[in-house]
Amino acid sequence: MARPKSEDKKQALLEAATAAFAQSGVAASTAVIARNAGVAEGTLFRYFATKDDLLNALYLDIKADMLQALLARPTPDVTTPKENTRHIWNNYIDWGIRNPVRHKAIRRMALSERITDATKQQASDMYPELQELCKRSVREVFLVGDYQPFGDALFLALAETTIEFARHEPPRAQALIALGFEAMWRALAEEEAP
Amino acid sequence: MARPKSEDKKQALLEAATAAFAQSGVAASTAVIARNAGVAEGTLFRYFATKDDLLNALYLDIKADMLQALLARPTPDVTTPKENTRHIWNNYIDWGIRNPVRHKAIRRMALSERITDATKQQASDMYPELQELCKRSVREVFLVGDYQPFGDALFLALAETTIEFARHEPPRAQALIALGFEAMWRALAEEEAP
Amino acid sequence: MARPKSEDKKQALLEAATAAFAQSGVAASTAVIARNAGVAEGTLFRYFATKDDLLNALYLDIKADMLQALLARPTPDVTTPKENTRHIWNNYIDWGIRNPVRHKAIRRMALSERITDATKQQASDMYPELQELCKRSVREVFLVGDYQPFGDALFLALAETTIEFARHEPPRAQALIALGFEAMWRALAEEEAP
Amino acid sequence: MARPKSEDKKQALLEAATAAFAQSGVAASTAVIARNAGVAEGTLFRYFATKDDLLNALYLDIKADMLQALLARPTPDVTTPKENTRHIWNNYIDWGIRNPVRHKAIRRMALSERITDATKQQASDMYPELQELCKRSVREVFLVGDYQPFGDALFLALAETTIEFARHEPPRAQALIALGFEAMWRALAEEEAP
DNA sequence: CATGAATGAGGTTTCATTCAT
DNA sequence: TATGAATGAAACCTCATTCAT
Repeated sequence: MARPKSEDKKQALLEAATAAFAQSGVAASTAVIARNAGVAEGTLFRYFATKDDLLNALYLDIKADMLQALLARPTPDVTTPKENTRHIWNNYIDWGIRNPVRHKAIRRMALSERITDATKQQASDMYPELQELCKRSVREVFLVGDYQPFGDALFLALAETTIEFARHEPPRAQALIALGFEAMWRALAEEEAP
Repeated sequence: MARPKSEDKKQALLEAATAAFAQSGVAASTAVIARNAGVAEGTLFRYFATKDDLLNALYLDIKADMLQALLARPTPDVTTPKENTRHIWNNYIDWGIRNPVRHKAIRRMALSERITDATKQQASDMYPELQELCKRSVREVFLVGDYQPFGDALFLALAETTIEFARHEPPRAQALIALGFEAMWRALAEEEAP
Repeated sequence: MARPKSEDKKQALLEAATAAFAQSGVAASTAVIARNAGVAEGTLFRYFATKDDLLNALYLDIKADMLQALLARPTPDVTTPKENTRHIWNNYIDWGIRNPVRHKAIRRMALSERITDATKQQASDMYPELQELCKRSVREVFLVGDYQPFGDALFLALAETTIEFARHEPPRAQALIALGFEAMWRALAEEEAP
Repeated sequence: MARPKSEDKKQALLEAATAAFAQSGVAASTAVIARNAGVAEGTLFRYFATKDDLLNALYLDIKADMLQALLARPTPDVTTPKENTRHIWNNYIDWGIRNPVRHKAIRRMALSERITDATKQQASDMYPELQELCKRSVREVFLVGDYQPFGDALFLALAETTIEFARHEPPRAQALIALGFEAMWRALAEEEAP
């Protein structure tokens, strides 16, 4: 049955694309991506019919990796909701810091009008557990009246910013992460009982 | 220091570029920008030596407009620090909502690897007054140890997110603005005395 | 002289190529042809070393089919030379109408600079009988001085045109066929005795 | 007002395209056309937005040239309808013989599914005089019942074939032209009064 | 100074053909 | 023998920039 389509090459292409998009934005050329993946330019199009297909596939690939990182390192023996949430926060920030290229790539892709709504929907559908996990400790107001997406977006905005800063200043990373978490917690989380 | 010929043309170019970048991202072509500005293709390059120059000039132009809007509508008779800050917050969000094209354009430009660090620095240097204005009501922790830029960034991140949501849902805009403000205030502002 | 493996596959390839060339011209890709034939991309090249080989083989295949159709439905008890010729004419036009895809395909191939002269010669050599059949009723002038190929070409030109029109206007097909025949007969056939 | 768009370059492009299409069919590449026209590849696209535009413009250009040739050499003192028609026939064939490249190019273009119906309509609209001119001497049957387009097509089919043969055999060209004309006249023209 | 024609490198994508399986 | 993954040379087209007018 001839050569099977190599999963290695697909991975190489996704990785080369990640690096290229992180460095040059989504304008990075398919020629460069293919070259850095070590395959011919035509080969790229056997794995991804168009550049947009590559873009969307990579978006999902990175999202999946990120979410898996979020949930993989399991929450330790549950303590308080706050510590629970801190654990997730830390996982998220850690992923961003340890995968700076992926993080940069996905930020650029997300803003690029070429990620389809369907793709974004798919990405959202990937983490029902996560939303459940967070929901428990979130301020009442963000749980009603369809304000939840707004709360999510604020969470992400704070997290992204924290990643950005922590990555640029490794020595202070831990302090920034903690500071960011406290800000987020005050902003979004349930008021603690007096 | 009057420019050689026509300040009008320069403005027309900046506005056409704003619309083009908002709609198509920074990939919008100089030919389209020139056409929409009502000038010849070559003329653009008499006002901005390269496309990157145009990009950076426009970035500063929009930032300046935004900050001027922030401060132009003067704080009413000072009341509490919180109300003071809310006034600034509202001004900012309002600018975003009333200038959706500019807001979209600058967001796209900001992510585009072609705005130089020097330009970003210049933009930061433009609002010393603003920082002064805010500083008074900000949580102690963001005032020491060089954590102020981090606090600023968190503020902006929350504001951007709020603009985004308020623009997409006009009927709920006021509620979102208020909700965003409270989140920001809890996240960043001085603890209220018990 | 049986071909190595499958005569079926060869036929499937020829048919898929016919459809593809009829629809998209000779630019139709070998990949599409192979897919529609139900074989792998590479398999095509085991039956036809190059795309041009496929093109030339198909040309001859269709020509042969056409000529066989011409002669297969035998002339009824010979009557007059004119009715005799009308029978052939009708057979030819009928073939064109009942095999619109083949007819369209071969017209496109014929004009395509990639059918070699050798192939065209082979095609001509296929119908000596036909020429004999027609010769009897053809105007003297086209029988001498090597003007016969010219006469044949005029015949074909009129027939092709008639097919084209008859196919596009089924309701009037019979009228067009008769009209075309009379024009051809006047143009090329023996003067009727006064 | 800057450089005006050079009519020379446009002509050079049209001529290079004519030669290329005549030689290699409509698949001839824009790169080759531009090179042979002595301009950069990008320049071609300032004169013709797409390759299809070039194709359609060239089609009309050649048709116009052909029709102008048909009518330019004016009919001599009118004699009989038959001599009148012979004059037009001769002009047409002559044009084909003296412009073999254009003739070959337009034949290939005409079959190429990329000449739009609108273009073909425009071409038809160019010669109302011609149709009038011919109509007078045409067999009754082709004037009624919408059979005129069929008559036109038969005329063209015979003329094309005659050009083809006359071009390949210059010594016999005159004889072939005359022979073709007589065939066409018998096929399509009014019966002569006894 | 303003114009817009000219440029050619570079973008994405297609495709006939080869060859490891 | 049949397969289809791999290839890289084109194909068409875009675009920032230059420069003759």
